[in-house]
Amino acid sequence: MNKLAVPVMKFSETMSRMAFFQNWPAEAMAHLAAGTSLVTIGKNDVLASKGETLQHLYVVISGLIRLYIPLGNDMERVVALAGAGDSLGEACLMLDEPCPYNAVAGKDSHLLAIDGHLFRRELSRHWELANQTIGLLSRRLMESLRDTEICAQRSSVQRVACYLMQHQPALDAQCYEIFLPARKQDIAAKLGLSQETFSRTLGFMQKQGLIQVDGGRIRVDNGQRLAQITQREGT
Amino acid sequence: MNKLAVPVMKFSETMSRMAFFQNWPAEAMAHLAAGTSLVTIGKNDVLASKGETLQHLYVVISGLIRLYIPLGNDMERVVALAGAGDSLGEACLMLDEPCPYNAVAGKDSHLLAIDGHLFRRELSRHWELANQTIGLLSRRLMESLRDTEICAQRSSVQRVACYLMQHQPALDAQCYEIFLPARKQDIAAKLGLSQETFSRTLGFMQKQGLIQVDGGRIRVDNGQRLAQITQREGT
DNA sequence: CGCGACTTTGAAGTAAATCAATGGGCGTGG
DNA sequence: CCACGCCCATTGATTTACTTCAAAGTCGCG
Repeated sequence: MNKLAVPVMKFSETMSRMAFFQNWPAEAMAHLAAGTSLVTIGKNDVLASKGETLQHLYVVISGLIRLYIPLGNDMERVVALAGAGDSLGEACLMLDEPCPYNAVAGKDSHLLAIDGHLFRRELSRHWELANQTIGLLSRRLMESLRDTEICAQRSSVQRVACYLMQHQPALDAQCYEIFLPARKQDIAAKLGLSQETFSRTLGFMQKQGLIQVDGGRIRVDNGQRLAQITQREGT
Repeated sequence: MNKLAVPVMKFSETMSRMAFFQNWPAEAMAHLAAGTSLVTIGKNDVLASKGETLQHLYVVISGLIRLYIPLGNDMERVVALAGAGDSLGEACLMLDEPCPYNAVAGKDSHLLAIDGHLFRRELSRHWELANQTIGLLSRRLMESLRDTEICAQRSSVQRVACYLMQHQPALDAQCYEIFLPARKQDIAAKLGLSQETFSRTLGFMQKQGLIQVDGGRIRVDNGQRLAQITQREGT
């Protein structure tokens, strides 16, 4: 199953139902819909490769796209996991620069592919669209900085603790549940760890009574001690 | 010497001379100048701290600002080094989110502090300004991704090689010179290395005949072999 | 039931962090 | 002008935590 694009005339309805397009000017939506196609790709299919120039802004309808930087020996560093409602490719599209990551499907996925030139044209036409995009890019940048903060932690326990803390729903929540959005090995690659180390670290934290792990579900029992770990040194 | 802000009425001239403000609409500039002050800080003075809410968009006139994420044991991870003409704080300003990094002066520095609310107002008034900002944020994001690519490399030699390659002036340049924009220990912190490892790595690469190091000046002799290193595994 | 994909667990190797001390450059002040 | 002190860079020895290699175990699914 390879990349399969189906150009369709009427995406206005589909698009307007998505949270991603809320608050977009109706007129812009109408123009964009004309240059938008539906892309269907199967698990492990390649959506985009590092170095190529993107022609479209992609918005994930369903499935999961893994964005990663390939490293020498068949390893990868995951930079983002785009699920339903997430977009990808904005930055390099705006700059006409080569794509900085590989994008492959982690599951069978459906995406909208919005024509890049068209999008940029609408961007300069519509006040609100530009502002939304500024917000989007800002959020991406902050996210990226948070990720580098995680990976900057030297111990694996700190990295995982950092990761878990970023998913706490409220600032003061002491107990909460997380469902890993992808395979453990992808999460590990996002944290800059090998899957083995990630597995061991989760096991260790479980033994310490910090968390409970059950497959892709992680229960955080003690948010406070978690927070301490990230600020401390040592194990 | 601590943070010292001098509000001045007429920055229009100063600002319009800076490359950063080229192509900004004159009307916006006029409005912004009214809400802009000059900030003078000495080496090692704190401009902003992680977690605080920024009120201004800063533009470096002269000097050097080190942006870093503090890690537990008195270590830091440098995320950017802002020199003359660089701005900082856009993203968290746009989102009204806490600043994700510490900002301290690496040298005695002068900056413009543009009022955040004012900037945002002008942003929504001016087509071109919004577009420029989108470009700015996009560049930042790409930069950030390049940085995570560097730090994702497992060996120190690969990390340094990556860093050197990003500073090659032309795509095909085999020989070129780099002047490190800050202390070696700050560069090391940007690469996710200890200063000791960075020093050793530079020494090693020099012995290999890849580069010549002379203080903060680095001459790359063989860009091709450098490129190979980043894609290979092992030492 | 059995296969494939993913995860867990174990044992060994290695590269980078850490600790410690020396050396060089520069500005300050005698 | 030299001497001192400070900051930064270098070099060496040790430790440690992560990767790597290998194998077994789990889960879901055809």
